[in-house]
Amino acid sequence: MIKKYKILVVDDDLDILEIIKFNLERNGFEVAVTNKSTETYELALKLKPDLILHDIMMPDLDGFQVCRKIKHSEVLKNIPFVFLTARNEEHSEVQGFDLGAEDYIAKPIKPAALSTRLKTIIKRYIKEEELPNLQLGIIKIDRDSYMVYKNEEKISLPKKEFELLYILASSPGKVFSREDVLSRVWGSDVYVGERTVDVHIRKIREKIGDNYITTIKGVGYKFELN
Amino acid sequence: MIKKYKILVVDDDLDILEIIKFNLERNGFEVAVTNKSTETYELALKLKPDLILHDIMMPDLDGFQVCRKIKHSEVLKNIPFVFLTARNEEHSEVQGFDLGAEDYIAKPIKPAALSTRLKTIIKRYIKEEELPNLQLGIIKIDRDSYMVYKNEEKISLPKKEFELLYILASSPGKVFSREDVLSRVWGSDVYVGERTVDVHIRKIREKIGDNYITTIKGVGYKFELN
DNA sequence: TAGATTAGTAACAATTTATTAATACCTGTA
DNA sequence: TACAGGTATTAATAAATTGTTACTAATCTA
Repeated sequence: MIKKYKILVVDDDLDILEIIKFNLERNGFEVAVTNKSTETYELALKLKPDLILHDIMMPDLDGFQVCRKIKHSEVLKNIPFVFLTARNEEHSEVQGFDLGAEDYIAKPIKPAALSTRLKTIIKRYIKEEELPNLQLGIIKIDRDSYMVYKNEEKISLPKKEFELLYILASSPGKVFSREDVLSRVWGSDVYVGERTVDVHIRKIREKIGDNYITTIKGVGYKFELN
Repeated sequence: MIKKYKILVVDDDLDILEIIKFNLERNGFEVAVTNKSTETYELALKLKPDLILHDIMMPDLDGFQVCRKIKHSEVLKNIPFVFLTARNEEHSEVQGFDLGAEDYIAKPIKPAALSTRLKTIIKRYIKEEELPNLQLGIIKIDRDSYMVYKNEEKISLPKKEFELLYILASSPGKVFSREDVLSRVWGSDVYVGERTVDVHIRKIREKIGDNYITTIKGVGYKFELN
């Protein structure tokens, strides 16, 4: 994950708050929590979270009311709002979506899945942060056209090769382990052998030349200009 | 040194235990197994594994009961607990997550995926300290690029030499015995002759110059600026 | 200073790791 | 269904790193 997303979690059960906070933080999110739904609105204003995860059944103000308020706020209405719901509350979904809720997540929560799910939702909502085109010496990596230029020479790379090169080139000099590369290009839930990275590296070298990607034996690969 | 993660696997099927053990070990894990879930708790106490992989359906004590016990133990509750589940048991997931289980893995098991998945889960829990780059006088030891800089001069060291230099340089002035060096760079369970250290020291000196690593005869080596 | 201990060095062997080519596997499409 | 492009796996080969040894040099000590 490149950007660190901020999540606001609201639930009256402190244990659940703790579990969720713990797990999301482990997965690289920044997490704010409260157990009072009366505070959701002002906290959202203050923190500008990338997503709000909100219990429906709350003792003070229920999730629907909060959602309505958020969705009516000019400043906050673009923040994806996700309901947390116990199994037996599922029938109330209809109501939630009418209010502009983005999704439902049922308790009990599956930690590994939660992060993935929220990440997906955020990406859908927030305009994918613009990844810049890169210019490194005579090499230009152009996301707009999905093309690599070496001076005037136009080189076309298939997706995986392009993204792999992009990751390396986005931090020139930094060594990426195969594991790093896999999790960033393939995603954390895909299981692909490490040798696959080597093969893609070779294909890239074949196309742009051998002088840009350096192997650090036993560690990984890096992009480097000589 | 790459840390070796310890997994405790519990399943009543000895064949499965063997398969899992074999595959995890091949992927660099340290593996302990038992086919009696009544033993899980005390084994966990004794071994302090980095993760417990536990079958649900067990003849004596089922996985849920074990999970509950572990999660209620102050000492063990931070060990990620992963259930092994047969396809047709998936509906029981609900129960497991309530108990604080971290994940489910369905049988039949795909070996390649298993290692990756467990590694991911462990890393979520154990956050490894980021080792800082070092700047000592004109010498910079840069872990990001895995390079050593002497002023503007760029020096590339292979892994072992790099790590050895890094250890010495992380406590400038401190003398490390060969034994210290071996256990920290090679790991405590690897047998390598002490003369090997000398050879690596020589190679490092050859590359960065003789003026940084000092020999204390009869004791060891230290990194020192003059 | 002789003898003993410890470290340095070069050459070689062993091991680990990466490269590469061939092959198989998808997935979408004509 | 066959094809094509992209992607993943495997296994052999190649290359670099790492470890050992045997010898030499330096240092210590009695």
